[in-house]
Amino acid sequence: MTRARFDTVIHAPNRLQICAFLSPLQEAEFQVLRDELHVSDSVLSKHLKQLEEAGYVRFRKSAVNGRQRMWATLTTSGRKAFASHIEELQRLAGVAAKPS
Amino acid sequence: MTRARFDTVIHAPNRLQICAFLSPLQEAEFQVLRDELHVSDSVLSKHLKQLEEAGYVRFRKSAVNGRQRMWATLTTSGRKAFASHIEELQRLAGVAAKPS
DNA sequence: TTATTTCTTTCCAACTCGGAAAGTGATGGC
DNA sequence: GCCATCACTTTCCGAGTTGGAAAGAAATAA
Repeated sequence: MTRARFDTVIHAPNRLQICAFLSPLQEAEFQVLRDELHVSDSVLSKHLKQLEEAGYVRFRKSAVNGRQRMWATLTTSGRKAFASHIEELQRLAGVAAKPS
Repeated sequence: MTRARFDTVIHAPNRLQICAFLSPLQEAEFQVLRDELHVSDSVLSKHLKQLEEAGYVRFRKSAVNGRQRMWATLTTSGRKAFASHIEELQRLAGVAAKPS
């Protein structure tokens, strides 16, 4: 077994879920994400900030009915990092398909 | 997306690796595990203790050349918990095969 | 102008982590 | 028998992470 190389930014349960949730989507709204994860505004905000600082997430802000809203998107780099992390987990789990 | 239900005992990187390493084996020696994970004796000991307290790991102790040695095994419950955790991760990753 | 919405930042208490050091128990060597 | 050594285990401690509440900030509604 090669030593696991986890991306700690992604491995944290809440951030892993954020990435998993964003991964099949173009973008997701802050509040949707917050309700999905069952966390407070502050917690989601802080996790998104960490993901942004890692270059994994990017935001779009605009108004809906005069109210400011925010959407998060996984960047290309974020998608790659998430995919690698998942691959690493699958490798660990012995699930990775062996090339024939 | 259903809310993820991670087993925090297993999710921690080092313990995830311990489970992954033990999973295909009958048992593994303390020192082998320690070198595999690149952690100190104390760290491995503490992680194994947590896994034992969760009922996921069991030990066998006996002597080799008059020296006491220890082997760790994943219990049935531990194998189940590890498998569930991996399934949960795969589900999150959207990798799980959909039953036809 | 004040209230409200939608995040963001600060504050704080709880928890986890890892390694070093000290401790324990069982030999091995002399 | 006695001290050293091995194989862990436990304690200690500093560092880092987490989450929620509370306080802020910025924009718009009323």
